[in-house]
Order: sequence, then structure tokens, then C-alpha cells
Amino acid sequence: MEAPDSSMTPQTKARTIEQALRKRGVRWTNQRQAIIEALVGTDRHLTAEELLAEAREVDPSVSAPTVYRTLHLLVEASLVSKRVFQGDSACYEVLLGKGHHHHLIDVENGNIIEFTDEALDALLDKFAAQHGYRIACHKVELFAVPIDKKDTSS
Amino acid sequence: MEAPDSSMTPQTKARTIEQALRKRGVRWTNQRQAIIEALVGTDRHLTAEELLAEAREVDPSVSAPTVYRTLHLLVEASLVSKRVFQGDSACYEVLLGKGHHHHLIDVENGNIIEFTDEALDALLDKFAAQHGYRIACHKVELFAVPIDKKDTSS
DNA sequence: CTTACTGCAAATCATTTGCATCCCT
DNA sequence: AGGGATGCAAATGATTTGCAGTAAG
Repeated sequence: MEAPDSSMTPQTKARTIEQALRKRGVRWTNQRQAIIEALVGTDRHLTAEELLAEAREVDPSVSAPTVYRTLHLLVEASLVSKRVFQGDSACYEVLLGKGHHHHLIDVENGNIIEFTDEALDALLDKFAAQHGYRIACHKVELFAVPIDKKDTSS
Repeated sequence: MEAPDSSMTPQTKARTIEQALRKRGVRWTNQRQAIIEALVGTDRHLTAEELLAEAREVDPSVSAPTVYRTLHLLVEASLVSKRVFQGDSACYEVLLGKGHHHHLIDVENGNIIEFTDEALDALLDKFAAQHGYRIACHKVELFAVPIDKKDTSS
């Protein structure tokens, strides 16, 4: 697997994903093409439902089961991450071209800010090692409120 | 690493929770008592289903809707945390008497190890502050594989 | 040609809700 | 008493699966 490049265009990402899946013996269909295009065409976290709607604008024949089946393949192949925030539907996001990152969720507006940090990652790796584990994947979610009005920061 | 207030007995926790809910104008019933007892009687993360089973050993009349309704109250009151791991059912855990902690999930056995660390917390607070936020609640989940095992996954 | 992929409809599964009744306060 | 709380059963909503037809390789 080549190093992710944050300047990858959507087209490049789509092609990379297509090739990665083909390499795994997966057949390439119009529906999958539409789903991938919808997926790389946004920088937000999409629910399966939102993705279905987007994909249908490319190819109206796409159905929900196909979206879910394709998402499974993508998650399996580590091309897409699945996240379950709170009690809502799962959200999916393309991993290509962005290093793994963490989430700061604005609990007032529902905004999601992404950030990365090597020190944090190193710290997490250390804990895993101390317990005899190696991290396969990690997830950090900070539920936070904006500091602006009457609040005194800590 | 020791939790700050880990000396609370289950009985004390149960009483504290009862009083906190009563203060919010909630009525105290046998079913809720049973649910709370089941909840404080374990140190593991319970699903609603598991909690229902445990609670029924105290009071067989407890039903699933009551478990969910009570869990909502508890989460609202910040007495219990709800977590949704991967695609599974939500897990609930009493917050009383344990500092917030993080999770290391053994992806092979499904084991969950908890750990706490001030340096990590400080780092997270720093990030939030840099973005103009204050953390209300944070969640760190490490999906990891045991090191001592031959690992052939990609 | 072969068989993976698709849409549809029906099946799951956890969680929620309507409702008549019950029982804390 | 009175209104919140309960159990039951049915509703929900996201995700999955069975199946017969379709299309990728």
C-alpha cells in the first residue's frame, strides 16, 4: 500500500479504490462506480442513506442493499471507515488521502472537526504495547462545547 | 492506575443514583431499583439485553421498555454512559466512582480493557482548547490485536 | 458461459411507542 | 386521588438476507 497523499483528486481516489477492489476479485459495476463517485465526491461523513441519495444522482438504479454491500467491501478493504456516533446511523468516510484522524464533535451544532497528532498516536500505541497489544485501528471522539460567550476556559 | 473514587460500594452507588434521580422528580419503583442494582453490581459494560436479564434476577417483572426508559434517564442525568461499539448493540456503564477512562478492545476475543491516563487527557483537552472548545465528554477506543499471536492480517 | 452482483421484498434486531392499567407520592 | 411508570404488543428504522434475474469477466 502506497503512502496516502492528501492532494489526491476525487478522480484519483475513485480509480485507486476501483483498482484495490478489482485486485480483490470484485467485479466493477455501474452501481459501484456511482457509489464510489458519491463517496469520494464529498469530504463529509455520510450515512448509508445519504450515500444512497448521492449515488442515485449518478445512477438511479442504485439500491440500499447494494450500498450496504459495497460499504462492507470497502470497510473490509480498509478503504473506508465506519463510525457509529451516539445512537444515530453509522457514518462512512473514505480513508484514502488522509492520514487517520480523530474527531471533535461540537455537541451544540453537530459540527465535526477532524484533527491529527503524532504525539497522541504515539501515546495510544504505548498503552496498547503496555497491555500486550498492537493497535489495528483507533478512534478518538471528543464531545465538546464551544468556548466563547460566558465561559471561562479551564 | 487507580481510579480516584473507586472505594464506593455498590450499595452506596445505588443509593447515590436513587437520590440523584429522585431529586430530578423521578419516582422510585421496584423495577428501577432492580435495574440499578444490576447495573452497579457489575464492573463490565452491559448491553440493554444483558441488563434486562440481570435485573430480572432481582425482579422478574422488569421489561425491556422499562430498561430502556430507565437507561435514558440515567444517561440524561450523566450517571451512566452509553457507548456504541462497532455495529453492535449499545453498552452502558455506571460512571459513579470511576474517573473517565478509555477502552482497548481486543478484536480477537472481544475483551475490553479499560485504562486511564492523565497525560492523554491533558493532550485531548489541549486540542479542544486550540479549536476553541471545552470537552464535555470524550471517548477513546483502541481496536487491537494481541502481540504474542502470529498476526497475518494486512 | 459462469457466477458474482443487483433490485425487490421480506426478515432481522435493537430500540421505541401506544395504550390500558398500576402504584408511587 | 393523580400523574408518572409499567408491561404488553405493535411500530419503527437501520441493516441484512433470500431469490430470481442480469451482467461482468
